[in-house]
Formats: sequence, structure tokens, C-alpha cells
Amino acid sequence: MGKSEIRTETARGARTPRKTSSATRPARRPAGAKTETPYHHGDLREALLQAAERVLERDGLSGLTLRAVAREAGVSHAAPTHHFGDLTGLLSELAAVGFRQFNAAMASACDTATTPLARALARPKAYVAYAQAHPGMYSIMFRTERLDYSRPSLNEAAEASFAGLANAIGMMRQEQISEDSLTLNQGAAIARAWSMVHGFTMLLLDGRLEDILGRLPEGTTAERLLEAMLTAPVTGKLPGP
Amino acid sequence: MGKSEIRTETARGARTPRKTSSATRPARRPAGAKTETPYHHGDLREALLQAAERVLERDGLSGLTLRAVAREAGVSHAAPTHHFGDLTGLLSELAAVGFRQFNAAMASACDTATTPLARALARPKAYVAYAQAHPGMYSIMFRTERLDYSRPSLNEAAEASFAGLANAIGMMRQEQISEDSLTLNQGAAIARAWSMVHGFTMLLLDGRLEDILGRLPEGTTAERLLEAMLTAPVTGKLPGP
DNA sequence: CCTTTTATCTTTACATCGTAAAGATGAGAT
DNA sequence: ATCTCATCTTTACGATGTAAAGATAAAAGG
Repeated sequence: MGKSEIRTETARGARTPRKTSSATRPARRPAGAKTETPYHHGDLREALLQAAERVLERDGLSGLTLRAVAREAGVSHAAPTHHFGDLTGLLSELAAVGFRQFNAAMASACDTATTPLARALARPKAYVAYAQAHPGMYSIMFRTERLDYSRPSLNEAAEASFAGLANAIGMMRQEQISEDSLTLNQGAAIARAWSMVHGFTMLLLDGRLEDILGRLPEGTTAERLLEAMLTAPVTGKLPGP
Repeated sequence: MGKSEIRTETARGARTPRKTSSATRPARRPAGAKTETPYHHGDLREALLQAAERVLERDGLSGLTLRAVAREAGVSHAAPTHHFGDLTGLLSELAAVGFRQFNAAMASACDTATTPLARALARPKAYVAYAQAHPGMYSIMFRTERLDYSRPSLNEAAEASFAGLANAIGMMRQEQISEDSLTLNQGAAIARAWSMVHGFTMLLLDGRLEDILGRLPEGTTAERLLEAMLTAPVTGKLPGP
């Protein structure tokens, strides 16, 4: 759509751009680093993130390329570079957006729950529901290897997500979860809850649970299976536990 | 820069202009001998799979490209096409290899266990141990989107893996797990075990558990955390369960 | 034995991607 | 108004997946 000026670069001038002058890097960020204000074309940074999210949910993770995002935003293919550095930068910032959406969804779900049981199930259900509603975003957050957690925005958003989980577990155990120290049982409880819901989500998104769902009583949904997973009595020894 | 022997990927030095008879090549797969690859490789398909595994464990998932595999095997970059079709084909067959290794490791681990508790823990431990020992293979098996489960080899190997898990759960529950029908509780038990260990493994490989491990008593290993996850008593309401 | 066929491997070609670097543009500062 | 420089565009390059055509050797058929 739009203008598809796919000029295969045969160039007309053909002047060799290879300069022998050193031309060192153009000083990436002059220490001030307040590039928040939108300049002449509006807020391209934000536009690119929204375009990226659109491309991701439309074309999947494999379709999410720097050039596709630039195309979607209607700018040249090299425009994102200045705002995100490279693909890792864009993916990391997009993942941060995802984590914020994710955290908001979980918080909202916890608020609307009334009974203790509903409160306990609200969080994992919201977790899976977000992943199902935004599989691309979830993939970026948890499947991509190319994320840079040293980026403050991503680190912060992901940390908040983890804190919310730890906090929920603490509530359920009626314990205070310390900021910098955990007992083995506390750590195990957190890891168990996280592993279970994360693993379930990944398997579900990958279609790996179809095998199970197909063998269950007619019409059993993934949500129902999750609920049973979290509440059904454990028969036998282990696991789990 | 300049022209310093660009080393394009023509692996073979020059072309043998004409076969001057020389000697008839044994060419029947020297079984390990370094090959002066003849035009027709003995068993290129197998060689490519082994090359792929080497590349994967050496350079990670992002380094695993069709061309890199061909380079590693010493053939032209288009050679794999005839044996695997496309990249999906190669990845799928390699994942099948991984699943077979994986199944063998699990079976072996279960055999060596004696006590019921050890038997119950052997499987999840072997699961995580395989992933830690072969992170690349595990990534291919469970992280890649680009797998074609309609390929018989992959489908079979993955199916066997699932069957082994279901069987183990059935043992623990002292129930017969039917081939084509599951109760909700049975399905929940299988999904719980699989989700837990798979989620744990993914989080571990992604370094997402460092946060927890660092807060645990000095020197607590991932294996110890896993064990606690599977055996520690559950305090509080849920999850899980 | 010689020719033909066929499966296998190589070359060549092309679109796309990420990224680097130089050129163009326009907003804000001097 | 001119200058400066962040922003955006153009151009270029190497790498990748894939398709198609060419080359080669093993097998098949006379």
C-alpha cells in the first residue's frame, strides 16, 4: 500500500563514497541525552513503537523487521536507527511496552476479584489471557533472545512484573517477602508459580497442549485446564508437589 | 576492505576439471575419516545434521543458518536444499534429533533411580539437565517457531516425549493413562508437570531466575531450587495447587 | 561397452535484511 | 540571518533464504 518505491539500488551517480578520512563516530549522545521532545516530524519514536506493535500482531515475530516497521511508519528504513540504535534496541523498547501493558492487565484483574479463590486465580488467568490476546507481544517479551535488559525502561518494567508476582505469592503465603533475601521455600513457591504459568502459556501458544486438550472432555477450554491445574487435588506422590 | 581474497563460500577448492580416472573412490562413508569430499558426498544428510548441531552449540541459535551449516560441512550453500527443502526442514530434522537424545536421557535417568522419591525427581532433573547441557538443542526444540510437526520424524520423536511424560504421571497416580481420553484431573496433572518443568527450564536458560537464585541462601543451585519446587510443602491457598 | 537417465551437488541470481556512513533538512541557538 | 546539530534520507555492503540453471557422478538400460 502507499508508495512502493522499491528502487533496486543501481544508483545513478555511482560516486565512490569511500572516504579515506577517519570520520569517527558522530558522538552518539552528547551526555545531555534529553531527546524526549518531538522534533520536526512529530514523535517518531512513539510512532515507531506503535507501528512495531501493529506489524508484530499482524505479521508475527518473523515479520517484525526494522525495515518493516519503518515502512509501516512511513519513514525511511534507516530512520529507526537513530532512536533505537539497532534491532535489539527496538525489540527491547517494544518488550518494555509489553511488560507495562501486561502489568496493567494483571493489576486490573486482581482488583476486580472478590473471593479469595477468585483472587488467587485472577492473576494466572490474566497472565494467560494477555498472552492469548497479544501473542506477538508475549513472544517478544519471553521468546526473543535479542533483548537488552540493561536498558532502563525494559529492566524497570520487567522488574515490576516480577515484583508483582513475588508480592502475590507473599500475600498467599501470608508472609512478608523481603527485598533481598528469600528462604528456599519462598523461592520455590515463587519459582513454582512463575514456571507453571509461564510454561503453560508457552506450551499453549506453541500448540503443544492441543494433544491434551483434544483428549479432555468435549469442549474443555485452555482456561478450564489452567484452573484445574491450579486447583485440582494432587493424586499420587509427585510432582507436584 | 579492499580485495583481500573475499573468501566467498565456495568451499571446494577450484573444480576438478575432469576426472582423470584416478582411483575409484570407496565413497562408502569412511565412517569418521576426514573426507576429501568427492562430488557426491557419502551421506550428506547425516553430515549436515551433525554439522548443524556443532554450529548450534558453538554459535547459538542465531548462528545456525543454512549457509553456515553448509560451510561447516564443506559443501556449497545450496546443498542442504535437496535434503531438507528449506530452513524449516533442517531445523525440524535437527529438533527431531534433539528429541531423540532427550528421550534417551530421560529414559536412562529413570532407569538408574531406585527409591520412589528419586524416581519421581529423576525425570524433571534429567529434563533440566539436558537443557543445561544442550541449550542450543533445547532452544531448537522448544523456542523456535519454525518447526514443521507434520514431518514424521519430528512428530514421532516429540510424540514419544509426550508419551513418556504422560506415562510417568500415570505411574505416579497409579492410574492407567488412556491413549485417547483423559479426565480433567489427569490432564491437569500432566499439564502441571510439563508446564512446571518446561517453564522452569525456559526461565532458567533465559537467566530470568538469577533474580531468585541470588536472593536464596548462599550457594543454592538451580537444581536445588527445582527440587524444592517439586517437593516443598505448599503454604497458603494457591497456587499451586 | 557405451549411452541415457537420474539423483546429487555447484553456480548464479535475486529480493530482503541489518547496519554503517554520507548527504539533506529543518528546528532552535547564537 | 547564520550556525549548529539532531533528525531523517540515500546509498552502499555483506549476509541470508530460496529459486533456477548448470555440472557431475552413479546407476540403469541398450
